[in-house]
Amino acid sequence: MKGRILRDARKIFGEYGFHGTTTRMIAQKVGIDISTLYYHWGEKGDLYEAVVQDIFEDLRSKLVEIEHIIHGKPLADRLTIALDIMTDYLFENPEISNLTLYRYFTKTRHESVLEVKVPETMGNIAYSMGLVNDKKALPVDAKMKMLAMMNSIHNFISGEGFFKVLLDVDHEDYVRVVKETLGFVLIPAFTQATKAQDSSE
Amino acid sequence: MKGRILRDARKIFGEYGFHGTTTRMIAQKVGIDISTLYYHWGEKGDLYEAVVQDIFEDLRSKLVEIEHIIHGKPLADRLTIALDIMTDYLFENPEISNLTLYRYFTKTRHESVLEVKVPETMGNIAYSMGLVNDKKALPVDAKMKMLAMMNSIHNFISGEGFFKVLLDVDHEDYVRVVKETLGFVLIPAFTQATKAQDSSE
DNA sequence: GAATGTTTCCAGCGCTTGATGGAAACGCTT
DNA sequence: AAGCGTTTCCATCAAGCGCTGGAAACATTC
Repeated sequence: MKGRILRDARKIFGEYGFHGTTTRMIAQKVGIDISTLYYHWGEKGDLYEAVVQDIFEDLRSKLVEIEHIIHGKPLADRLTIALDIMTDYLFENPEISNLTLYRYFTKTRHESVLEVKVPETMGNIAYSMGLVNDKKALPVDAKMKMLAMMNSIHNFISGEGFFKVLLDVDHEDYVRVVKETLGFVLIPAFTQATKAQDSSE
Repeated sequence: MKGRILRDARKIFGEYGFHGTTTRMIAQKVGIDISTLYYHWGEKGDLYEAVVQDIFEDLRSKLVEIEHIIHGKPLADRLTIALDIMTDYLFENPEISNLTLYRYFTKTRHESVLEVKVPETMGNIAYSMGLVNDKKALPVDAKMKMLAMMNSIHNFISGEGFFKVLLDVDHEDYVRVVKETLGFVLIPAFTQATKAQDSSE
């Protein structure tokens, strides 16, 4: 039950944000009494934090999974495949993108645990993309490139409803142009950078 | 007074979002009685919509201004200058980025006026970036590239508080790496695409 | 069958929210 | 001085919020 609440809370928080979500909405979605919700999770803020933690873990393990798949392939292929898998995954779980972006402007609370793991995860992707040789000591500019990459995807996922009417396309077409656009923007940047790096060595 | 309310409401909405903002917070920020606020603007939702409209107009006129400045210059320069000016502008007015991103997942209301003007504005930038020859008939993929560009900037503006601690840099350094990263990601994509287009003609 | 943990139902608490009302005062023009 | 638009103060409203309490029913385990 505790897990069921977490799963549904994630959807609701992802759709309406922290302030836009009420504990009653979550209880209704799960189909339980509000008392049951408080019995398991206590404060609304604690549940929210658990949700954030949860989506981060999912995202993290997905990145590890992708890293295994693309291992050893040429850079351009690694990027294309990674973008493809990640985009599909986030389209299936848009709350992840929503909540990630929400966290950018929502007033921060304590959130101590995350700050440690984020750099580590970023280090793994950066290494996988051939940006750095050392997974541990990640320079600022490499981190920024990782962020730019992830954010580009998140935006198109979270903005689907908004952009679809703007572009006048259906879901299927939207997914396609998102992938094309991400490829268009991201692949040249990273391949070109590596080429320049190679020729200088 | 009506304008003063709009200006302050913009800041508050930009910082806390629609649900996180209360009419009393706005009144306090302006330094007026809550009755005065309702005297001028009526419903909270109407004020919010006026704010959205307002930031869109600002963004629009800024884009026109940039277009004039970069007119006639080589593509790579156009991009660099445009990114530089736009980034500075948004760092000074982060509510614009915040509210723009907020609109991506916040449940849509009517908002009829915007949908007409957005494509037009995008058409101008796309033309300015050499992506299309006709400002009017803008293909979907060109729109997507414009969105990818704008969103990349907005993210780094809205996420400043979050990313700064992650990267452990101060504001000045952050602004610098943001510009570097945007240049790194966006310039190769657009210059390379144009080169390919030129050689095929 | 006693004990324990879980869930429901319901009632309610204190507080904040968006929004309205009226009376009075202010500044400004005519 | 009268009129008008604006602003303040204060009181208030219904509704919703996060959250708690107790009593009873259920299932599981020992």
